[in-house]
Amino acid sequence: MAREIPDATVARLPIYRRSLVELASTGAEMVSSAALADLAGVNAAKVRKDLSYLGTYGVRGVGYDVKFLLRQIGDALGLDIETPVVIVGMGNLGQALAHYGGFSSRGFPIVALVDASEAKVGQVVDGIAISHIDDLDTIVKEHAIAVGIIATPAEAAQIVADALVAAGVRSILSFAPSVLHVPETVPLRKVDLATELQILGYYQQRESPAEGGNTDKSA
Amino acid sequence: MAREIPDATVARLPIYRRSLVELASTGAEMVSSAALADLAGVNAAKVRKDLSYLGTYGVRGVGYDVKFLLRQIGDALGLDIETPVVIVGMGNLGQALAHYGGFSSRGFPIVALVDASEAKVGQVVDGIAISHIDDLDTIVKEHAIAVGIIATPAEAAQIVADALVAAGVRSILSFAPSVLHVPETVPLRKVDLATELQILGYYQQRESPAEGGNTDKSA
DNA sequence: GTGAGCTTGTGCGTTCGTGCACAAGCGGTA
DNA sequence: TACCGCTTGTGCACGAACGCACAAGCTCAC
Repeated sequence: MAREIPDATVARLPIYRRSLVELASTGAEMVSSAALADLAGVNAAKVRKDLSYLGTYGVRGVGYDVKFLLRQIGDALGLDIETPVVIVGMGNLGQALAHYGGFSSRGFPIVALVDASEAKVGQVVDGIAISHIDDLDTIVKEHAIAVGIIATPAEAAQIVADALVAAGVRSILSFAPSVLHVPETVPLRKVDLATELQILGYYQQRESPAEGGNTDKSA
Repeated sequence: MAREIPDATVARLPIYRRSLVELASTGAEMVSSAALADLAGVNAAKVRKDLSYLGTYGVRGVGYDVKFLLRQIGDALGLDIETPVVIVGMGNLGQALAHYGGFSSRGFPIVALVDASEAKVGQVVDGIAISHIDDLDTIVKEHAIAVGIIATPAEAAQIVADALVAAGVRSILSFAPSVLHVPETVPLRKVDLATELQILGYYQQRESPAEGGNTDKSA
């Protein structure tokens, strides 16, 4: 499994991938680090260093093979196989996420929806019937679900996280505005919409030339 | 306007704020850096250093005044006044964001919704009628809108960003999976849901003890 | 007034990320 | 074969972030 890839690099790989997919669709076969850097909105040296962590696949004087690079990045990110996802919490956000096509098309099919409200159980969203949270364990095992998305209110988030971990989910993406504690072995990422706006508020107030001080989760 | 606050600190201020609001609701008047660190899921020394950028308001041997600290953080983030927001793109995500109450309740009321589809214009979502993108300029000026949220497909994102900047929006939050170019004076933050999942994929595959590498661990 | 016990504020060493700059290396041309 | 132009891979130096560890300073008890 190659060497360790730095966190900052891992966060950029999906962006390179997106750019490469676009490039591939235009028929391009090779790409230079400078061209890719331009597409991804980063520094060319950074691109080269990032890609070097995947192993060395560029050809000096020529560039990188687009398709080969795509496969390499896909492998590093574990996109060679589909990763089934469950969404917990079918409020506005949860329903929107369920409808959002960007997950399935990128290898993360949503295979189950869960909520705690009896009223919602049984309703069909985007072709999937909502199940009750009490059945979470069975559902996760049945579909071999690897990723749990938490779209519940903050109060329920920790309980849901614990349930997901107990059921055997391997990583968690949380939209709940709260601190979550999970075992070290379960990667956790958080997206808090209100927090993002507040951060913008600071830079806006300053009218500073900053980039928003982003974690640079995407681009 | 105090001193410069480091990016990493700015990103944590909203989390401290969230913890303090919770604390205040329990009636607590003072809080130590250790207690706050615990609530926010970070190191105590980091909390103290972060807060020191706001100016020094802690009392040795005692701690920090909860209410005062809340006001200081609010000031730093520019939350003393309401910041009107417009959402561009009324697809699934846009509609979910429009319904999401977390914005208004934290000082970012959604005052306008915009879409390019004639079919959607006029529809009412969460009490607000959808306007046409061509009227963006007027709308932004009329409501003195400061923040634009982009929830359109990737292809439209850059055009929308340009339009928002031209209309006078001061900062942008984008959910579109694409690279955006805006003037240095306009803070921009990006959230890409598929990217988040792909990053999780890397760490999951590794089953490393890392925490998803980014923004910070538990929060 | 004096001492004990906390808690803050910060200096400092360490680690991580960034990007410049250049040598190494490949392909094409004569 | 020899040379030229282009692009990769990386050494290096700089800066940001982190967290330990400790001195400074406040409150309370007696």
